[in-house]
Amino acid sequence: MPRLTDARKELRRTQIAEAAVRCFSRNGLERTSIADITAESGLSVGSIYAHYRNKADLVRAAARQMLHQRAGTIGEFAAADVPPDPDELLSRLTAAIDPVQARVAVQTWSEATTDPAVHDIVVDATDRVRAMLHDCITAWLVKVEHHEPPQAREHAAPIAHRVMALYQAELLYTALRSPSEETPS
Amino acid sequence: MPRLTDARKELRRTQIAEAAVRCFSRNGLERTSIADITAESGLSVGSIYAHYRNKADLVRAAARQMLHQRAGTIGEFAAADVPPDPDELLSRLTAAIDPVQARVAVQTWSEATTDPAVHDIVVDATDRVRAMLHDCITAWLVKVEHHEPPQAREHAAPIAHRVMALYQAELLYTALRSPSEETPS
DNA sequence: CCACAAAAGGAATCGCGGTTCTGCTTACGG
DNA sequence: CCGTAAGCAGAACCGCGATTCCTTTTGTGG
Repeated sequence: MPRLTDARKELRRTQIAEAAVRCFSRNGLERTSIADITAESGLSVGSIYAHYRNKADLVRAAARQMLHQRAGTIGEFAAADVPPDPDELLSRLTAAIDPVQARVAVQTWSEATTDPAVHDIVVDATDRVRAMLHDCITAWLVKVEHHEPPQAREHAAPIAHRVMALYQAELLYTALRSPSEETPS
Repeated sequence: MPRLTDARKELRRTQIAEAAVRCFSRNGLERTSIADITAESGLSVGSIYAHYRNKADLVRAAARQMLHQRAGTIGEFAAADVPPDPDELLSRLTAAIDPVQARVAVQTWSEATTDPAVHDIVVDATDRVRAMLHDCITAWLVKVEHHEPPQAREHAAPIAHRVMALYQAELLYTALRSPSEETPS
């Protein structure tokens, strides 16, 4: 079969990446073997290596996938037509945290400490989310608090920073709170 | 030599644990081999296994060591005779962050996601630090803001929670900011 | 000081896990 | 419809790294 159609190929890639994320969430990045991922995804070793150069590559893809997904759900909140105040924004973000994603997020931070590629992925995603929060809070200042747009953006920056920090701490708490959900062997 | 004197034995243990922390900071928990730690500590494989049952045991010890050390420096700030206001407290804490410790701290969070033993160590240390902040902020409310002690403790709780969260976020940023400082081969 | 058990050194072991290789299968382009 | 090259399965390989074992050294209690 001369090359899968691009859509189908992408489908397989995300199928693998999603399985990887589930495995990572259970056992951590380094303790999940390729074999674990084959079991979780229902595919085989060869198949995985047909789609990803190596494990590091797959880890990066999984990180990107999970961050992208999170950015998506955050984007929905941030783009609300009536911008919520910062406290409300934060509690909505907090409520939307998924334990599986939270665990992998924390593992990803750790990996970023060591692996430059993952580092860039994490920093980039973080900046992107912070920018969304910044926009959202600016909109709130303008529409609800009736600030003037130019100053509003300035005022919003430190608030966005704070909300981001508190959100990340909440991610950490979720990751630590949720039961480790051991492999059912 | 019938058993080292307890003090000497403890010295060796911390010598190893400190070397381990440095290695972890550079390469992450799973990517540092026992060989790396022997090189860093100047001791040999056999020696390490004489002091720690296995690698997991050493990881736990290193985590404890690093958390204990951090709790120590935080304790100094928190126990100041003139309690600083929360913002000041936070910026002092932030200023005292050591990049090496920050990286290992984040790695420890990740490990806690998976390893119940490390989980307990992390949660315990976190609670301990939060309690110190709680005390410090309560003192500030009482001495500087002239609250009544009983309500002060209640008021202090959410503030302590917030300061803790912002501190942890700052730890994360430091861990991500500092250059990965590769092994000089 | 001595004797001896414990600690340090380091080579050898052993299994696990990432990667590769070899055929079968199958989906796409014509 | 069909040929074919890509996808897929899974066995085999290979190296790395944790742990063990045995020898040598050394600190300590008597």
